[in-house]
Amino acid sequence: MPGIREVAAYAGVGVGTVSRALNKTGYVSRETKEKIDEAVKALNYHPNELARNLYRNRSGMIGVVVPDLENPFFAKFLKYTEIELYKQGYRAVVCNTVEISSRVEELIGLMNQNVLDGLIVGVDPPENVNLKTIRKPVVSLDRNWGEKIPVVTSDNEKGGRLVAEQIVKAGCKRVLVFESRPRMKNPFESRGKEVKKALEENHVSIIRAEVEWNLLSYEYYMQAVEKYLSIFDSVDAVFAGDMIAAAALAVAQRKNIRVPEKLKIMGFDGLDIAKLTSPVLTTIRQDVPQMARRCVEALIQLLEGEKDVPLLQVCDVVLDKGGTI
Amino acid sequence: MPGIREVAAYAGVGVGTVSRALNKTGYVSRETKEKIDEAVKALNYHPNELARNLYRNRSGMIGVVVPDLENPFFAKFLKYTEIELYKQGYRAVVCNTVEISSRVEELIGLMNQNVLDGLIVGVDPPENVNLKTIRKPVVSLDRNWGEKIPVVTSDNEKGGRLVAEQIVKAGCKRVLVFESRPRMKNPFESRGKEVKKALEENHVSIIRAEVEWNLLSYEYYMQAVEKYLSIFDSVDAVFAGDMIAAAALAVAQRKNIRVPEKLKIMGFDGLDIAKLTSPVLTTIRQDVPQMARRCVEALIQLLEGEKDVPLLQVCDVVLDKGGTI
DNA sequence: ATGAAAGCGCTAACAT
DNA sequence: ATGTTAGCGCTTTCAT
Repeated sequence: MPGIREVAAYAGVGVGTVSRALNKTGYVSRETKEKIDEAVKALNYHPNELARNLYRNRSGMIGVVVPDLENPFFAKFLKYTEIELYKQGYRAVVCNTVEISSRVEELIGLMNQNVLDGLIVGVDPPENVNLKTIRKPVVSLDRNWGEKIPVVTSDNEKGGRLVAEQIVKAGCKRVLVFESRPRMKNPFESRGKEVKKALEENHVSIIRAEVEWNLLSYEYYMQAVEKYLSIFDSVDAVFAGDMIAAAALAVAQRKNIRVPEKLKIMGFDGLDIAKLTSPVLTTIRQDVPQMARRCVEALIQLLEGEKDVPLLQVCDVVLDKGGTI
Repeated sequence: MPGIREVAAYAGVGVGTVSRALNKTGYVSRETKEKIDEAVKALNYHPNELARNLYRNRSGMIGVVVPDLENPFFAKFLKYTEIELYKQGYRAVVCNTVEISSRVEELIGLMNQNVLDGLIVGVDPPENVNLKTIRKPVVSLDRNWGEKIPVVTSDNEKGGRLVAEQIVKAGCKRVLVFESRPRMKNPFESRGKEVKKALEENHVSIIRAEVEWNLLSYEYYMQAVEKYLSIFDSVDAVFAGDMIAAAALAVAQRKNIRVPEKLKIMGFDGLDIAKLTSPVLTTIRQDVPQMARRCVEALIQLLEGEKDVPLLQVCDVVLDKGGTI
């Protein structure tokens, strides 16, 4: 592979001139420019980005960390994040932690080694990591990574209220709520709180079903739903994330529990995939493309050294009325 | 950020010694090693991978190109590909082309610029690209990228036979087959051929429904299914990829067509997501983790300069019996 | 407008 | 066993 030196030699000019011509920085005469273009074509020259990276001390790579790509929410988030990063001239290096917390630390290490220019995280910070050792920009989706790290989240309060509203309006009295164990006071946990508050005000009783937020597999969902729906067979409504809600619908149908007549189901997320059910899942739709865009925008601002990057951005949610409630 | 020079100075040794000590290459005495470790800790030194990359002329980055991450098949493929790449010490740079064919060319360009060490592609090659200009390893999932590019695929013939077997055994007479327009003689297209051959032998008539393989959205699926199921309302079976099959199930249920009594449905892919239906979708399951592993293994072999990398690897498929046929 | 030369931070060959 | 030095391929002063 030819280098800039070969191009310079072939064109009969100096390397500096070639560099300026190719990067359109500084003055280059018409004819020299042409000779250089010719040389580039003749030698099939491609500038080595690695050398550029070393000089500029940037890689153009952004790490995107999610728990599990088999969860459609995170796949969708990654999709739009990659598109936004591409628009901004960056590439997305993906990492699904699949419960290996050391992988997050590894990614932080890659930032220190200049392999990554920044990080977008959709997972909790590992417990044994000192957030102060992070020297490059980080933006978080829905997770609390500490004071300095900007967070992008949905309007979970509104979402929670909409959920409660639907449940109350439908006349339900005993609701099974699937929830993760509260950990890091993450923003998304507030939707559960909001739901409970509003339901209690309306004298609807709540049964909490605790699920591991980082276990996102189909088997786990089905098993959890089977279990709780057997134990608490007197509930008249279920509230959960879309995937668990869809699992609940499937389980109910297999048990010949009619939805929505005997059991009402509310989801949260608004994933297309959950619309493949029949009846269609009623759910609160998060604006994933917007969340992705805001994450990337905040990160770019940090990369460009802007000072007043918003530390909390809340994206709107809407009710997607289906047939399960 | 301190460099290797600062570390050397702090430890009172030369930079070469520091490099050898840190990389465990060459001899370093106990005490020098200790001094260096101390300096590293004191200065909080992190070796700059960018400089290493330049020297070694490798980035450790592998591009993974898929059409759309919102399609669960590709999300799952990326998940396992990322895990396998990680095990081999590489990072996955993701690209969902979302119908922008120039993005594939861009990724090929990144290989020439040494940003990527190789490529794993799950999309068709762009028409205006000269495959001979590709100078770094490429491995393909289910797509024909030319003579030299190793392909990993499923046993589509077996899958096709299993599908036909189920349909015949169920006594169906008119089958609606959703298929992409054959383009590049891609391996996966052979499953349709196999199905048709076996069905014709058994005097089952076939109606082809042509869908765009690169349109993978929920709306498109539902719309396509609605359309074809309305036009051809006398069919007694449907065969399609899991997502379209699931859409067909949902549409049928909304039309009060009982599945499997009045309409039988066969899927292909074996995605967990399609198991959230009721009845559970009967489908042919591809071994996605194995496909991902084989792609990565083949790529690593190419990167290491091995000569006899298998040009075609066929992964087994199995019938996942559900309740839709 | 252009060439020469000094790095970017590291590795490895060569001395000692 | 360890220090010195010459690159890796590019960008960017600094002269001219």
